[in-house]
Amino acid sequence: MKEYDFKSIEKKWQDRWEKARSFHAEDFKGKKYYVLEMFPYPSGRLHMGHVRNYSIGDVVARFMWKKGYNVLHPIGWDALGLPAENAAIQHGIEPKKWTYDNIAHMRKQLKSLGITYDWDREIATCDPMYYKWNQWFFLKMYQLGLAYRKEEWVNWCPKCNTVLANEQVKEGKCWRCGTPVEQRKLKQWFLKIRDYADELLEGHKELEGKWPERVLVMQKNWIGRSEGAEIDFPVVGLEKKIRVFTTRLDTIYGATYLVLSSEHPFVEDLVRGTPKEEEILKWCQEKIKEKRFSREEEPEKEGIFTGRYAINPFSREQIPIWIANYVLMEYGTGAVMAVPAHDQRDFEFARKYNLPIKVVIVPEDGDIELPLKQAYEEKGILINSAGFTGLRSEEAIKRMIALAEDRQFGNKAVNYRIRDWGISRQRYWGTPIPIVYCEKCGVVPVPEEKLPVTLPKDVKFTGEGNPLETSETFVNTTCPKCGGHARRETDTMDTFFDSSWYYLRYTDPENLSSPFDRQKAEYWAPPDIYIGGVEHAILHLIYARFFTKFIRDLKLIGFSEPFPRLLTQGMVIKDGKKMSKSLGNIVEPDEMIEKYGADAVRLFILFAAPPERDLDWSDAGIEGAYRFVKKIWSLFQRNLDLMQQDLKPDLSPEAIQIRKITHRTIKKVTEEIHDRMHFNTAIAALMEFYNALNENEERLRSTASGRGALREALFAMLHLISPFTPHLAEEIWEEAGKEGFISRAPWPSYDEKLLEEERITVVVQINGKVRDRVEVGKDEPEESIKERVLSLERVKKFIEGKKIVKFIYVPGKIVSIHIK
RNA sequence: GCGAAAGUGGCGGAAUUGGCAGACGCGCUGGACUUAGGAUCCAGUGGGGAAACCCGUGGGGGUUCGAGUCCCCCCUUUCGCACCA
Repeated sequence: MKEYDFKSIEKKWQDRWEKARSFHAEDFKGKKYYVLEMFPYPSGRLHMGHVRNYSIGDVVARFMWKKGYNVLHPIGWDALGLPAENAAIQHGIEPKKWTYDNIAHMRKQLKSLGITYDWDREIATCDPMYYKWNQWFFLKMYQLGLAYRKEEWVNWCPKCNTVLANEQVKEGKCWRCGTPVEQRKLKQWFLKIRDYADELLEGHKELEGKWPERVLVMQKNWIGRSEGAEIDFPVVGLEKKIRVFTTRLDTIYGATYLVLSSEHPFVEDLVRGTPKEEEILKWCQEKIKEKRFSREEEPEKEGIFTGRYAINPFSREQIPIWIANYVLMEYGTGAVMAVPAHDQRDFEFARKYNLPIKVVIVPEDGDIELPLKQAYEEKGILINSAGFTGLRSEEAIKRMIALAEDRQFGNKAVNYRIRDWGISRQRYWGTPIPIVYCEKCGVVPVPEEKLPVTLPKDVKFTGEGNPLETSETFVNTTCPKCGGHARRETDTMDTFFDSSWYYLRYTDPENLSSPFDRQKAEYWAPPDIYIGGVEHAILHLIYARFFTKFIRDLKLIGFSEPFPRLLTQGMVIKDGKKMSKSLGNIVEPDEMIEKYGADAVRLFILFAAPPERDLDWSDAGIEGAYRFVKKIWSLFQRNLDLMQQDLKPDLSPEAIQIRKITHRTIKKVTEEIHDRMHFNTAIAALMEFYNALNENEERLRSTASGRGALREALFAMLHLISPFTPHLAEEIWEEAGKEGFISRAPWPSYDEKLLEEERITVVVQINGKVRDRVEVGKDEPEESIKERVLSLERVKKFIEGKKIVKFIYVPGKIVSIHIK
């Protein structure tokens, strides 16, 4: 019997697949299926998370190929980004070389796993032919006013020496290196993702049930839409109004003071010429500094009275204007009406500074306890609110907005938490922003025909400042408009720009005249399934959704959602902890493949947990998977003779039992892969199938009918297991004398007739406890079953002397007797 | 604090629509083969009990002939957001 020599088998079939271009996706050829996994950053080597991600995708791709689909399963490299540049600073290696070396190694690793990529469509975002189209999209955005430049407080990571988008700050720290983020005021390029905020929310409806609930919730919270009203408060003694945003206009009669953010541009005008001008401005400067540079989570609420008063447009009351550190400039209007009785923050502040607390809302049922111990934030019935007293909150808000709009001191308004996407990065290894600054003409976009603006080679990586600024040839240029001297923009794009549309480039990766061809894109895209880590829930996935809508508005595609179905895989952990260098618990894919082979590694990683759950890597577990692979191998080896013969399965008694198992397994595995993507249970079903074959092997081989049934079972097993252990399957396929690749041979179908059972064992429960079981006919009437059940010895024993209250028969499932 | 998800043997996990809890695998125990076993094969394996049986899906209550699954309350863990007016 031939040994299971996975090393030579795996190499052999990887070479053959490559040579035959077995998984090449051809445009416009029949019904398509596009399976996409998040492309990797070429950090140098694959980690187990990658192995898991790509194994999951590969099972789907292989399954769909066998189901007769024209499958697009591409791979590429998210190849721009900081680590390449840091390597240049630390080791003097050119970012390009570092990146391409890493890609070469990781490509080899992916091939050693036997993943079915269409290597003809491989892309790398650092290729000027790729990032050219980043620049092209940027110019389109610029033309449409979606890309703009402004000076703004931005998140600055002192370690990465660059700006971060809000989405890239996690708990006040850099998403990449964990360094606490500082704030800097810089002139930056922004994309108007806010213009799409409503549509991004609206689009969730389409994704419900197809994306994990929590990803949708996270995005929804991130966008943070809230409906309310904006109201003007005139300032006493000044021709000025302060505009506030509130979601609780119904509480306006309880507004006892007004608060501005210390960064509010109106502060200066407000205090000009007042005795405390200097003191207040100084105080504000201090607070801004604290806020921008301190790492404290939530500072104590502090405020200062401006000496000015505003008029509540509803009550006509004069209320003091304060400045406080708990009001954010970046949300709403940067000013709020404070209602201490009904807002906990205002309540705390009012208590601290002895400001009046006025109750204007009471619960619909019952009273409110006075004095308040905390703010009553629920909705309810209005009191002390002039003509609005007695109304419920919802109704009051409606009427108050109507009044404000009528009298023109306010209007209905919607606010979003999401900020525009800042894409400028002060680093080298990114897509140059195609803009020049001309002394005469100002900001001038690089004309389309001059793209790409490529990264220069004459740069110095010192670790200080943006390396691009050290390139004379890059920085100095001529103005496309006037031909005079101009300087290039040296900021590069956030790399999330690159990954926002890469899934479209795969559909037409070599296009020189446009980012992609519309026909091709619409044939393939959007991907039917997108698989990746949940860590991109609000980064990549929200940017890509925004881009897709923008690209649709450019009329380059007709759909609005990039990823109609999303599978977020869990992390691969070890001993309950994330694998990390510092914990020393990293499992290297290469070592595992070397020791157990790619087939066993794939099998284990898919078997150990369903995809969306975290997976605990277990050395004993991989041993078990390896053992199973060897057992399967040996089962096939023992029965190769049958597989080589031309035997037909029949319906004789010797054949039928195993044939039923075969067909049930086909059904089960098909459904687990296709409907649920629960590969662990698919593999469990295959193990059970193996156990059944192994147990009955001898008996089956002893009769002609048995041999026919066993042969059918073996081929079914081979097909069913081929997406998981493709190399082994190919090898046996060939040894069985079959032509071509099993990877491209049709998936087996099951015979409904063989799934039916004539006799079914049902459980007999008495008062909810299993007491016996009984074999019933498929269509046996309840009366007949009742009679038989009640005459069973064990049943008689339990019901003796008791009264049968209820007798329930659920056909094919259970008999339930209730006695008293 | 707010939001979401999860909690099942020694472990990873099954149980898809309310119908035999613990499939499958790991580990463990015993046995066979063996000079040897960390290879392979066979048997057993939720807890208690000699057995009949009883108890068991984080805890407590409820609905139901029947609940891991549905409803209410609570606990724990993980994740996300966190002065968002």
